[in-house]
Amino acid sequence: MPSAELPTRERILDAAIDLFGARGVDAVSLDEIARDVGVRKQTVLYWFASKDELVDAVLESVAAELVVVIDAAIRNASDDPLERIDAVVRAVFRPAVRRPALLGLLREISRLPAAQADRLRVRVQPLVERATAYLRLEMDKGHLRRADPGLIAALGYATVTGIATEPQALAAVGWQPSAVGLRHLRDELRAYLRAALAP
Amino acid sequence: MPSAELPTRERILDAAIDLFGARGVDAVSLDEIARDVGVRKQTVLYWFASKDELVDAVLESVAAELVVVIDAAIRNASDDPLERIDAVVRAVFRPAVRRPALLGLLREISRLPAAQADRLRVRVQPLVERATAYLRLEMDKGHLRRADPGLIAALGYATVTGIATEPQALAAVGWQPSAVGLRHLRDELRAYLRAALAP
DNA sequence: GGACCTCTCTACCAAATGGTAGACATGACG
DNA sequence: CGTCATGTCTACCATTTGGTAGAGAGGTCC
Repeated sequence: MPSAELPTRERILDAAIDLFGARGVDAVSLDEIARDVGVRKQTVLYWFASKDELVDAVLESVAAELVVVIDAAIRNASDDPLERIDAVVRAVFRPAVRRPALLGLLREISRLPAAQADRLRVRVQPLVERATAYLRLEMDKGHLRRADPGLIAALGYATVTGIATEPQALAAVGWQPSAVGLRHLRDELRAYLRAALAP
Repeated sequence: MPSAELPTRERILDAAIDLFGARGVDAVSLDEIARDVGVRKQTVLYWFASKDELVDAVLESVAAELVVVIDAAIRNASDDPLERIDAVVRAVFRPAVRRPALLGLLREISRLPAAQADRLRVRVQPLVERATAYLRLEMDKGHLRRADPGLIAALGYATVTGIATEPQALAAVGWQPSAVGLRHLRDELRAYLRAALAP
């Protein structure tokens, strides 16, 4: 195989992210992933000993990517909490648009066996705790609307992943996934979150 | 069979709503639904000629229930748009809590074949259009924050269905599904939406 | 009583699924 | 050259899946 391409393992992982994210883990067979990559199912099973292991690797990879992106956005943002939240939204929006399946995969968690879901939760927990503590701090300072910081984090998460993974809802209100449509959506999402969080 | 119970068809539909909503259409087999109902798979296939037909019936049933609930809430609410939105949230929250799978099923739409998704979209379209028109009107009157009414409808929908179908996200911030926890969540959700929509 | 209808069942089936066993090619290394 | 490791393949396999065919139990109507 051409050595300039990604190694087989990465290509399998990539295909699996897209397919699992778009249609769900159970709905996608190893054969389909293999076909997508241009390889046989047994090659998939060579790199990932079982479907479960592949799912684990996919979740791990997605979590890692998102954690990196969010971390960077937070570090580079200004001190104003609304600006900072803005930065996170923009940061998450970009990869999510490039790869619609990314956030879809996060949503998959709730229908995974508890063991796998837990492993991922542990992975993301530090991020959640930092966010919650940060929200509480800024609420205390009066920079954000006073509310339950944990639930605000969950609600913000639900809003962003929800809107990014519900193309049907957007289609129902006549939205189109063009470049200008995307910018418009991003700006409306930011305004919505700002309003929801501002004091 | 005891005639006091629900007829078999209804019991199949009920079980299918719960299972499809919780784990996804593809992940649930007819055998599993049948076992849940206490009947053989062939009995399921007697009432619904194919799995597709069962999925259609399930979606139709859920859409009908939600449309009725939302309609009633709107009719009985006061004129203030924020109150009215409150009423809809409360109205949707109740059945959603009683049956966590209800909103999960709505989320399933995005991973269904286009034909089925479209059929459901047509069913819900009038509701969406009424909501959008209503939001625009109240924005014009200055009763709501000025924004794109369609996207606001989609964002509100994403927030509500998102938070109701992401138990993992709620668990990650330490939330517990007790009665008091539910009331707390509902109130925080209402405050969040109010803030996001108020002028 | 017999014809018919309704409902659930047993008995199958072909296709797809996740997974095992092992052959075969290629190249690195002693 | 021979040996070993790596990576992909063909050949199977047991199980599960959605679905068909048709038997039989029970009630209703003439």
